[in-house]
Amino acid sequence: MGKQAVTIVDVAKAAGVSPSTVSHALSGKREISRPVKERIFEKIRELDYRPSFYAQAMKSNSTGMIGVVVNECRNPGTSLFIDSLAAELEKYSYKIVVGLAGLNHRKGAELLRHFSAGLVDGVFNLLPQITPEEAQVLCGSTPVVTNIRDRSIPIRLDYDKLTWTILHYLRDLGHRRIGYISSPTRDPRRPDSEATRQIMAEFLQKYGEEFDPRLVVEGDDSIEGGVSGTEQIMNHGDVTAIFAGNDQTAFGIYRWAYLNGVQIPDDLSVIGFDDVPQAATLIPPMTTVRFPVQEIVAHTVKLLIAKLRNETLPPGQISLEMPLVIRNSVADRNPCSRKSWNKTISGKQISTLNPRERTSTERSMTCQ
Amino acid sequence: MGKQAVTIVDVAKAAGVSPSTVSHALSGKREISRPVKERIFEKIRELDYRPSFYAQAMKSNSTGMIGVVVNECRNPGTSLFIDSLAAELEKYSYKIVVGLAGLNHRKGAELLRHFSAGLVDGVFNLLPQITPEEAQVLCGSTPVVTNIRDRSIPIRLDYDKLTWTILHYLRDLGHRRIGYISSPTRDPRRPDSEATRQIMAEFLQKYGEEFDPRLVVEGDDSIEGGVSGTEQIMNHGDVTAIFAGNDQTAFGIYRWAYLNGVQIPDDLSVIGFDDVPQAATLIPPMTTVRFPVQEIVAHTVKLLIAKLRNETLPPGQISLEMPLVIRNSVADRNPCSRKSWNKTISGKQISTLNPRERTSTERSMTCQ
DNA sequence: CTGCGCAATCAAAACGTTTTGACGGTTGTT
DNA sequence: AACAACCGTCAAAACGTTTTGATTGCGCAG
Repeated sequence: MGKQAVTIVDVAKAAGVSPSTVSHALSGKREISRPVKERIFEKIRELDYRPSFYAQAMKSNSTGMIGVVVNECRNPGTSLFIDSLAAELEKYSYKIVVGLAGLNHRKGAELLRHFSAGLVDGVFNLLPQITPEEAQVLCGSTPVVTNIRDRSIPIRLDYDKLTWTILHYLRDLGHRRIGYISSPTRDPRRPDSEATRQIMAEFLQKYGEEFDPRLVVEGDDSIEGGVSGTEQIMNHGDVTAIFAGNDQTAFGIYRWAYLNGVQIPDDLSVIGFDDVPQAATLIPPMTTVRFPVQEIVAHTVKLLIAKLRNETLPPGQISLEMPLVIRNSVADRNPCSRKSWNKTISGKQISTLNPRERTSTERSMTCQ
Repeated sequence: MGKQAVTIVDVAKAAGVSPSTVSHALSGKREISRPVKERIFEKIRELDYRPSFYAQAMKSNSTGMIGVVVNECRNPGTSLFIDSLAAELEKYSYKIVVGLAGLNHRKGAELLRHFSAGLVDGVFNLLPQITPEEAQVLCGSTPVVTNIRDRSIPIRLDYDKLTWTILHYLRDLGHRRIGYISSPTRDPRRPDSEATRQIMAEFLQKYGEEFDPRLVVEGDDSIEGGVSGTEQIMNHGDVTAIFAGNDQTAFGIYRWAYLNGVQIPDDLSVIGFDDVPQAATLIPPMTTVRFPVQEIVAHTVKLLIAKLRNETLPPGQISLEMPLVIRNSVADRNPCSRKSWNKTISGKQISTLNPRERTSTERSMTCQ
C-alpha cells in the first residue's frame, strides 16, 4: 500500500550525507567521523527512522527468524515447548515465528511452504501429522527439523522402554487392564497407537495374558479428546489405569472421572506425559512422565543452527531419559501393600514444583 | 548469506520468457496465452520455485502478518488468546507472528519496535506492563492495539463491577477476609492491584469494616507466583477466600493449598479468571470468571483491520459481560445455608466443558 | 494497401537496503 | 619534495519482486 514512512535516503538527505554513509554509521562496518556520525544519529532519532526489515532481509537473504509450526498453542505441552524454544534461540539472537495449523493437515503443509519461502531461516515442525520427510520436501532448501522423530537429531528417546517401564510400574501396583490414549499421528513408519499396542501385547504375552486392542485409542491432544477417549476405554470394563500421550489428554481423564463420580486414584489411576506445571496443581497431583524439553530444545536448536551455518555436528547421539515423576494419581491395588514405588517416593516428589529439584529421585525410576 | 535458490528470473529463462511475464502468469493481473502459461507453470513446478517472501513484501510494503507480543506462551489464558487470534485473523488471511517477551519490560519494548519495522502490518500488544500509549510510540506508524485497555477498542469491560460482583458473591457466602493476587502492571493510570485495593476498600466501607491492604498482592501470572502470593496473603490470618487475576495464578492457590494440607473449598475458597479449559479439570472444579476471548478477539481484530485499511469503524461501544462460572471451589460458610448461589447452580455448571453451552446460566450471575 | 485496435509480451524502473570499488584529502615517511 | 598509506565519504550495483508504459505482431475495417 503506502510507502515506508522514512527511509535511509531521507535520513541521508537530512544529514547531508549519502545513504551509504548512514548505513555504515549504523552497521559500524566502516569508520565514520565523529561529527558526521552524531549528525546522522540525531536525524535518525529526530525522524524516528527504522531500517526496513524487509530490505535488510532481502539483501542478506536471511531474516534472523525461525518458524515453528504447531497444532495449537493451548496445549500446555506445546506452549512450554514454544517458550523453551524462544529462550534457547534467543541465545543465537534468533526470533521465532509461530504458525498455528489447527488439527488440519493441509493447513500445516501450507504453513511450512509459506514459512520456507524466505520468511524464516529455519523451521521447527512440531506437527505429529507431518513426517520429517514430508516436512523436508515442503520446506525445500530451508533447513527443517521435525519434532524429535527426526533422525538427524542427535538425541535418542526410548519411547518403547518408557512404555515398558510404565506398564511394569502399573502391573507392580496390581493393575491388570490398562488403557492408553495416544496423540494423533500420520507417520506411517511409527503410528503412535500402533506401536504402543504392539508393546502392550508383548508385555502381556510375558505373563501369558491376552491383550485387548480396544484399550488403546487415539486422542487429539485435547482435554475433550481425553474425556471421550476415557469414555471409550471405560466401556470395555475393569480398566483400573489409563496413561496418556500427553498431560492435556490426561487432564481429560481427570475430567471424565469427576463427571462420572470416579475417584482418582482409588477407582482409576492416571499417568500423563509431559509434566507441565499444571500437572502438579491437580488434586491429587498427577503422576506423569517428565519430557526433557529443555535438553531436547537445546540440542535440537544446536542442530538447526549447524544446518543454518552449513556446519556439520560432531557425530554421536546422546540418550535422554524420560523419568516417571511419581505423584499421587496411581493407586496401589495390591491387597497387602508390599514395597510400593508409589508410597516410598511420592512424599518427596510432591513437595516440589520445579522439575530441576527432582532429578535425583526421578532417575532411579527409569532404570528398567 | 547464500543466494535464494531459484528466482523468477531462472523460471523466466527456463521458460524462454521475461520475468514480468512469469509474474503476470502468477498473479493473473494480465492475460497470458494458454501455451505460455502452461510452459511457465511447468517450469515452476520443475524448479520448485517459490516467490521470495521478502521481495514481495518489499514491493507491496505489507507482509500479511500480524505480530502479537506476549509475556509467555505457557500461561493457558495467553495461549488461548493466541489460538483465538490466529483463527480470527485467518478469516482476513493474515498470519500471526508471536513474540515472547518473558517478564522483561525492555525485551517487550524491543520486540514491539522490531515488529513494527515492517516485519508485520499490525501489532497486538498483550503485555500488561506496556501501556497503550507506550506501545503506540514504540510501534511508530504501525497500527497497534493493546490488549483490552486500549481506549480505541469498541468494547467496554467493566472490571470494577466484576470485582464488586465477586466481593458480593463471596460475602454473601459468609467470607469476610478476602485476598486478591493481581497481574503485573506498570500502567500508571490503572495499576491493577491498586484499583482492586480501592474497590475492596469501598466495598468494605459499606459494611463499616476496615480494609487490610496486605491482602492484595501482585503476582506474575505464573503458578509459582500464585503459590507465593497465597503464602503471603495467608500469613495475615483468617483469610477464607482468594481470587486471582488469572487462572494460572489460581492454579498456584490450589498448589499452595495442597502443599499445606489446606482443603479447597472447605478451608479456602478460590476464584480464578479466564476460564481456561484446565479450570474445569481441577478437583474441585474451579469457580472462575469467563473472559470472553472469542468476542474480544473478534472485535479487536475488526478494529485492527479497519486501522490497516485506513477505514474508520462505526462508532459505538458494545458492553461485554464477564460472567462468574460457578463450579465448586467456593464454600458456603454461612451457618445455616440460606439461598446460596453456589449450591443452586453448580450442579449444572460443572457438567459441561464447553463454555458455549453455559451461557444462559452465566448471564444471570452477572446482574449485579 | 494503409492504418487501427487489440492481445500478448517485454524492458525498465522502483521498492530500501548493503556492499564494494573509487576518489579526494590529509598525514607520515624518506 | 615526492610518494605511500590511510581515512572518510560517495556513487553505483545488487538483492527478487511488481508495475507500468512501450513494443511487437496480428486480424480487420476503411
